Amino acid sequence: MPPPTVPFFLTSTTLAAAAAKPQGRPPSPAQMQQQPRDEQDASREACASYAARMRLNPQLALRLFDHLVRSGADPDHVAYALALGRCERERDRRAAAQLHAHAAKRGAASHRRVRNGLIHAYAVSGMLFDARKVFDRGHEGDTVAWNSLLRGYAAAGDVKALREFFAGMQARDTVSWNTIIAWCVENGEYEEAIAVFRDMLANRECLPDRVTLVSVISAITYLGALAQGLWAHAYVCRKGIQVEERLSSALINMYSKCGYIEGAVYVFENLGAKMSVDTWNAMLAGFTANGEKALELFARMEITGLVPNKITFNTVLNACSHGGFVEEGIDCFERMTKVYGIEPDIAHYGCMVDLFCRAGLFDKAEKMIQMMPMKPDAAVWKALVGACRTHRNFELGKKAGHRLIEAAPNDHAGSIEIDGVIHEFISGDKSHSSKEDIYEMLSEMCRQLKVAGYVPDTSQVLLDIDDEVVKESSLALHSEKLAIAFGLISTASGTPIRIVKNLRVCGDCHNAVKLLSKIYRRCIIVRDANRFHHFREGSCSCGDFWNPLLSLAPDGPLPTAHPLLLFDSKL
DNA sequence: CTAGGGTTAG
Repeated sequence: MPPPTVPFFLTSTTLAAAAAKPQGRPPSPAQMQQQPRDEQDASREACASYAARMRLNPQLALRLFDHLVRSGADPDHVAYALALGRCERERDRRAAAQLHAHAAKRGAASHRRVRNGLIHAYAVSGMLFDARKVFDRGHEGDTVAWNSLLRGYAAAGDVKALREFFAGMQARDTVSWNTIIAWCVENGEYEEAIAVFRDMLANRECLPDRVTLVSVISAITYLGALAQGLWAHAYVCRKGIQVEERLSSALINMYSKCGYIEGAVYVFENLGAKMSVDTWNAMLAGFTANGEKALELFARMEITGLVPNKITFNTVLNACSHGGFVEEGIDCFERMTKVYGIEPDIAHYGCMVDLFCRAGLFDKAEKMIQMMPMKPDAAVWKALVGACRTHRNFELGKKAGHRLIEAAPNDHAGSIEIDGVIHEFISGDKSHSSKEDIYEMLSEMCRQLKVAGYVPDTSQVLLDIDDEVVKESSLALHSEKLAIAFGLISTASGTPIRIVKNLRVCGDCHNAVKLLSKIYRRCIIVRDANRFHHFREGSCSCGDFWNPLLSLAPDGPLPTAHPLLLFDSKL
């Protein structure tokens, strides 16, 4: 550890000097000439060697910059840029201002890279005014400067200002468009992200690149819009866009979350040498969510010699708890710490608690909670509450429930907005275009279900509906049934039906869809808020293990605000 | 070394 000297840019003397002499006077070319040759060479050498160290150790960039200054060398633009990059990532406005003052004194602040580094560092750390000031001192045609400032408006979250700035930009390139699209995705405006992408394609002032596609595919993933995802993938192939690690992860994730695991596997298996821990992680997550054999895939990963990371184990442990593999889960947890030296974080402990809970091993779960070195978070209590319901352990469930409310009072907030790409179904919706046909199909479906011995389970309708008949008919109109009816009449027989919901499937629908998959011999894939359900020949890939309410008697304790289907979408 | 990005999940 280097001695704890105070970096020059944090000392009050530097501050005072900077305040007194904000602009400084840059050394004239003549003065620069006067400097002895070998001294300049030494300075250049020092800069190069420090730059290398700063690149290697970006988190020490500021300290290294300080050392460089103390060694008597004159920092070059690379050193400034590296140090400012650190300020930008850390949102360190104080150090950015110090570096600014320092650069101004030495006449380096007018260097293009230093200036852009300053704009960026200021812009993302909420100092748009200062960023603007640097920007206004000569930026002619510098797209990096424009984009840095644009990024600042995005970070500030003022949509109107962002839009205006974007519209008024002198030079807009791929990065500018990417910045806007990324902002949309980050802020949950997925439809908007795709709309901007459409504008970009129509506008033709620049071409989408791999970064554009990562953002766009990510938006598509959130929307569960497989058709658009397939298009995006085709676009990548068509335009010869390089499928590097992040893009392949995005594609694998997209296919997985759209329930088209075959597509994800296709991308994964065709990566060749470009496989990385991250692509494996994406594939493992896809297997987990789609009820595939994630543990076997993990075994394959270990054989390749790639070193799994925190995320890998989080995913694998999830696969264990979800599949009920208690022994394997314990084994993975051990291997993670002992073989790979990974310190378990709260999420890992959460997975273990979930693993034990689902298996009904409550004392082990409790022991795990006591063992963990950090405070249990909402996820832990949620796992416990859920399992207590399934296993009818009311006493512990009550305790855990209280802790959950303590940890996350607003847990039930949010209803993700998913807009249908093709069709939208809202529970009880009668406004659909071909509604006559759909409702006819629906009643036919109900008849078939009755023949197959289906009895509506009204225990999960939590609104205060007294009348059994009303309850039953409200269940019959749940949006996935509407969507399936539509799917059955509008697609060729044998075509898999894909449904995206933004809420959990209710137990009644889950039962009904299982039967429907058998009656109509269709593979029905439903994505709910949490995971995928692949219904085939009367059973589901989730193994009926997703909904703690399923095994609850009608007179059991009411869970806190179970969401009723309100808003779903498409096929 | 200055602008834009993916993988956990109850």
